[in-house]
Amino acid sequence: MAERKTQPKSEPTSSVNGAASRGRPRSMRAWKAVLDVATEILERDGYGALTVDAIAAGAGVSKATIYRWWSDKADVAMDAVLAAIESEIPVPDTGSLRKDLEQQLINVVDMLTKTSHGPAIAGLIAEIQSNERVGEAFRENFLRSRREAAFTVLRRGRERGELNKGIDFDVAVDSLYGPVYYRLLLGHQPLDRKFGKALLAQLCRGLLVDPKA
Amino acid sequence: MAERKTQPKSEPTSSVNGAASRGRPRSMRAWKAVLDVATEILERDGYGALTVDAIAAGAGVSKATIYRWWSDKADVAMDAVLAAIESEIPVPDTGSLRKDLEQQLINVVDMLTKTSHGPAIAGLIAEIQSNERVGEAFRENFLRSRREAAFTVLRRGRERGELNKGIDFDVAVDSLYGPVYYRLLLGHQPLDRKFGKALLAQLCRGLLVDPKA
Amino acid sequence: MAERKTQPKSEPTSSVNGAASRGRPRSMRAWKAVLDVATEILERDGYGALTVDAIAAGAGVSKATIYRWWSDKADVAMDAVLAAIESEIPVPDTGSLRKDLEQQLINVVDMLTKTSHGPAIAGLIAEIQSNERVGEAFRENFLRSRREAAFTVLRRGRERGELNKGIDFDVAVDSLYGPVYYRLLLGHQPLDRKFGKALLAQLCRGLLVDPKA
Amino acid sequence: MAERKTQPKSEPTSSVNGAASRGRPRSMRAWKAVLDVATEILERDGYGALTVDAIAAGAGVSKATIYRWWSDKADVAMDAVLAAIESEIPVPDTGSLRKDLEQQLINVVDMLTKTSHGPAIAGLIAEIQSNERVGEAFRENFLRSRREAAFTVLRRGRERGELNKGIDFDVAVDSLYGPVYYRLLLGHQPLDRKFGKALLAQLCRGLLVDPKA
DNA sequence: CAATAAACGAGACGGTACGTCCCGTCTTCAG
DNA sequence: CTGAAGACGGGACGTACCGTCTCGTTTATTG
Repeated sequence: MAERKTQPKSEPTSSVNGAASRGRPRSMRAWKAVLDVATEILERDGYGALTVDAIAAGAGVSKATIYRWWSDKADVAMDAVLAAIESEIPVPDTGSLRKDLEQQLINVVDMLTKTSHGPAIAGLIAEIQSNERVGEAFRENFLRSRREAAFTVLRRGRERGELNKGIDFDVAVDSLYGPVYYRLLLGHQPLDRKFGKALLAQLCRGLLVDPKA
Repeated sequence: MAERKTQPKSEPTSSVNGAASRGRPRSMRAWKAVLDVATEILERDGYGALTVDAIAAGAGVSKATIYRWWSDKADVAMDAVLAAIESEIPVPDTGSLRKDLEQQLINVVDMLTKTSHGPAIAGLIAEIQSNERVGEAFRENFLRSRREAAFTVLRRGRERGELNKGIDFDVAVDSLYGPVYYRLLLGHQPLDRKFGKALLAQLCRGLLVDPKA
Repeated sequence: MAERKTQPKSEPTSSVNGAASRGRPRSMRAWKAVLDVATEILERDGYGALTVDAIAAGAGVSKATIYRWWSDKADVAMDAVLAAIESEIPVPDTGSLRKDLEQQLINVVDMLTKTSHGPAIAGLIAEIQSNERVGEAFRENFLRSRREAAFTVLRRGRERGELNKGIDFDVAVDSLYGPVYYRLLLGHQPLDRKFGKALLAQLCRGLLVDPKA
Repeated sequence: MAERKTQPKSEPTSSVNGAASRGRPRSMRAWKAVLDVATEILERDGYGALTVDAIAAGAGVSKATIYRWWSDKADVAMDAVLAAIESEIPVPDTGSLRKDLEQQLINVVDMLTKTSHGPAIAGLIAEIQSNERVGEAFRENFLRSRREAAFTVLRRGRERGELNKGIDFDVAVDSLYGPVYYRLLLGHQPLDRKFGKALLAQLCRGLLVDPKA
């Protein structure tokens, strides 16, 4: 995504957008081939091996075409990742806040470890550090929807009275996801379901003994 | 650090290591100049602008000299960051676990935001994603001591009976630091003392209402 | 010109050619606009800056239209130059071969220096070196008429007995025009009327002292 | 040549130039390989097919190295041509101006047609039209010495009283070489020894009948 | 006090990828 | 059927860094 130069969202063909749609329409083949090849390279060789020339060659597409629609290789990588993670994020609704959060945490952990998206996403986050545009796009197109899903879960929990008072949702979500990405990026400890569950248990219960007890 | 090729640790002077040490000794001037310039570039222009050529030119040092002592530009950056963060990490000991943890969290947040090390460290973490050696070094030379300090604090708290039972220290430390680095790297929400305190409050108390209450 | 793909010659209107002429007729506006813009770019920025995209954009014409009627940017340039040099080449006829030749030489020099066609023509000649089709067209549409005019002048002179015996007209014409284009293309010495006159004087009289005198 | 960035002339190694000669010395292998490959491409495929990438690939040299020493592909081509035409230009000295000039003209014609340098030189002259730097270099490194040789011949002839009075050497040289390059570049008539001889005959004798006779 | 040997500055080297530019072709829709 | 719009594959351009190398030049220790 990130600064699509002409099209506002994903679909390349559109046609039926209000405007006139003059000139040769964007090639769906090229669009798909680019993302496919990018995804393949990301999964096979990692973000570091992703090259605009390689994408172009592999997709049978000219570099000019890539740069016409994406500003960066990071921009392509973002679209590739987003397309690969089919964007359906099921918001769990088991009736129990605890269970909903656990499910969500497991979903994230699984996506980052059981699929091959983990390194790609880590690569994108790395890119953010030297390319603010990528940060913008990542937050907008990837993070936001995930956070909103978490917000929904928390909101439901609060309405059922399961949540402690005075919890800041932003802080809560960061304390759920933060440690997961911390392990993804730093690699100092394994990232797996066991960790997700232990983390959740601890977050729910709190670290300290209740002073009133 | 990371795989110093000849020298075991930081100091460049050597001389009095067991072996003979013939030939011209390592230049302290060059060593210092490299790290100074690297630090300066990191602080002024960020990790993306850090270039071995730029360091060499700025330090009046040849590239060969840099590569003789550091394996990578990431390696230089690491040493620069470590040298800049004076490695003394005071382990707080107020007698209260809660206060110790808060102090530690504030120390980290301040280091990442009040000094100019934040972007440099973020850049290093980015580098890890495509350079495993950097990861090794980062965990070894930077992370470990911080985590051990946190372990010490937690241990003292447990001995005083302030800590809930069954807390996994690794998970606990990740839940303290993870969210901080998450905000540093993603930039979706501000990273400041206020966040540190809110985070700590939430971690101590837990998210959910006590089922037994 | 050069290989007009559909139209035999310059005029774009067609319509009244024998055939039926179905569909939308060729746009005179487009035809004129292309040549005007090409001429303008050639005169303002030189041959190197001439770009099919620039012509299309400047003329409000599509590239496809340009390529439908011209084979090349060189082809466009040629037409532009030919159109700009109004093709009437007056053949001087003063009654004196010497004066006729001088007038002709001055005409060429003026056209190449006093107007802005010099660089455009130099650019075309440059193009010939890597594009034989341009050479063909240049000789056919530009050179030939000029040479024939010179032939006419020489023929008249010969009939009046002013010309030495055994003069090869082709060689003679090359010795008149060659040095002029040599200076145009190489730029080692100024190209001006003074040069034209000196050249002519020398050619008429010969370099060497008459052995019989 | 054209703007050699460090070395004033051809030889890359030098070593014994007055200055210090610090750093790794220029690679003679690279220097030679570049010019050899460039010459080969020029002779085999012509100037239009000359590509910096192709030279780099063929010579086993990086593009950076080429651009370090030559500003342009035109610059490389120039050096290649100059190196190929071993710069020894024998100045004929037969005792007869007429014969000397004829020899010189034949030398030029042969060089342009019997060897494969003709197209390369034509390509360079084409390049001049859009690259003034090339013009400068061409005049300086190629033209000048040739013209000076012709001047020498003319000067000797004048001293022997073979030359008409009032001959401008610059004009005379242009009238000798101009027509040759005219045919080389325009291709409207064959360029061969026969033409050279006919041209010289005509130049020596003059076009017009002697009015005094 | 010479010989030796390592480290130094300078900077050229082979590579790889970048992002831009232009070419000539194509594909759509409007007149 | 022409024309404007403009996307497309192709391919060269010139730049920027990387990490390695080859010099001549210090600067110690050793014999």
